[in-house]
Amino acid sequence: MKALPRRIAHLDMDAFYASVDLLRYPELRGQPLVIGGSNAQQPVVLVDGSRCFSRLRDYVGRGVITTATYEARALGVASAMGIMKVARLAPEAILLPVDFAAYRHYSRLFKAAVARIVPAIEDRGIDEIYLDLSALAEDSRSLAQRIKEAVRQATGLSCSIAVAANKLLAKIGSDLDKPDGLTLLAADDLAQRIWPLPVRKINGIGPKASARLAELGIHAIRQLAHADTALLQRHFGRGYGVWLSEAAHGIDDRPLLTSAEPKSISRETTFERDLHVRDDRETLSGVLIALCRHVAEDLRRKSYRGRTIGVKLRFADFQTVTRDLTLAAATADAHDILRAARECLRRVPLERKLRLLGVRVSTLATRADEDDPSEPRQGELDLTKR
DNA sequence: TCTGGGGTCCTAGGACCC
DNA sequence: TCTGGGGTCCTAGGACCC
Repeated sequence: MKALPRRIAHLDMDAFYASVDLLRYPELRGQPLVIGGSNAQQPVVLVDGSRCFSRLRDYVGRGVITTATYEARALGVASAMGIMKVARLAPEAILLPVDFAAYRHYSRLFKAAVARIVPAIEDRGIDEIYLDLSALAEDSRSLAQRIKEAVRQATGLSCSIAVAANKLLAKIGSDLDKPDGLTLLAADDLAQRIWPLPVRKINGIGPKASARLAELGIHAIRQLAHADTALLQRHFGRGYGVWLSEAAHGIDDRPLLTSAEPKSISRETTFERDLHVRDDRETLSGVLIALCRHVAEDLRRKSYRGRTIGVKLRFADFQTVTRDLTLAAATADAHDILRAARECLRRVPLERKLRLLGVRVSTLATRADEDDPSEPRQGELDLTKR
């Protein structure tokens, strides 16, 4: 029996953070709105009950924006843009701080609504999911419409959906008709609808790879599809070279990952101003302790322990270094984590100013793993050798 | 573009073991 | 001793994603 082609959908919420905030502040609808910035201010409620919002032009501080409404994007604003630059592009835009509790709430709502229609879901973060529609009889268009309607009913928010033969194409597709899009991609749409797009639209080709492809004269996916695989392999390595070629031809056999254990849990912070161990020892020490405590809390809340403790440092020039240390036994204790983190820090020369400090715990185990006698015993490693 | 915070995956070298 | 191969673990860095 010949296997039927898969039907994979990608669902992407439209300007998710900003749209959630608009539910709370409907008077901002239609205005350019930007979310982000560590120093962003909540609106002030005036005596008559009306709200006064801060404008981007008044913002001072570090950071990037996380989302912008389509009105703000029309002014050239994009996600992950430095906030001071955004303030220059759109000084009159409204700025709101991020409200993760609200986004998580709406994230759960929309995912639960979709799950009632399609059980096979891969979570891709707070505002994205993949769906496997293969086992369902209903045709793709009416299914996608029904899912969009369910999301709207549950949250009041719109999303964009594409259905294609695999995750790669569905992901590209959901961006073709934003916002409130519904895109169906058939096998013979590749040359017409995918090949004209820039290579950067492929999930997995980032700023570095697209810049290096551009140096080879490769800009559109069509050119990538026609490029010699051997040439791609010479420039990008064996594995990535083949992957680039296959991606350009719309080939992607990755299954949906409907459940996944975390690999690491971390906390990091960028300072208001760059700090130097020499002058700001107390502050840095306080930050390190707080980060370790937060990581320990996160581990406990999620019932994990970890054996590998790592630190991350970013210097003022943005150079980033990491150091890590694997312990004999997994821990979720803040003191253990702090001791190991200090050990790691001793291996980094600290002559320059720092802009970021982070703590990460990996090689995770759950309580169940540790109680399982079939797991290899730990504790044989000799720490004193390191 | 002066660039957050949470992650994942990949590569590569050295240690160590059989 | 001039010379193996393979497997796994540890560490560091980097690209990428949401």
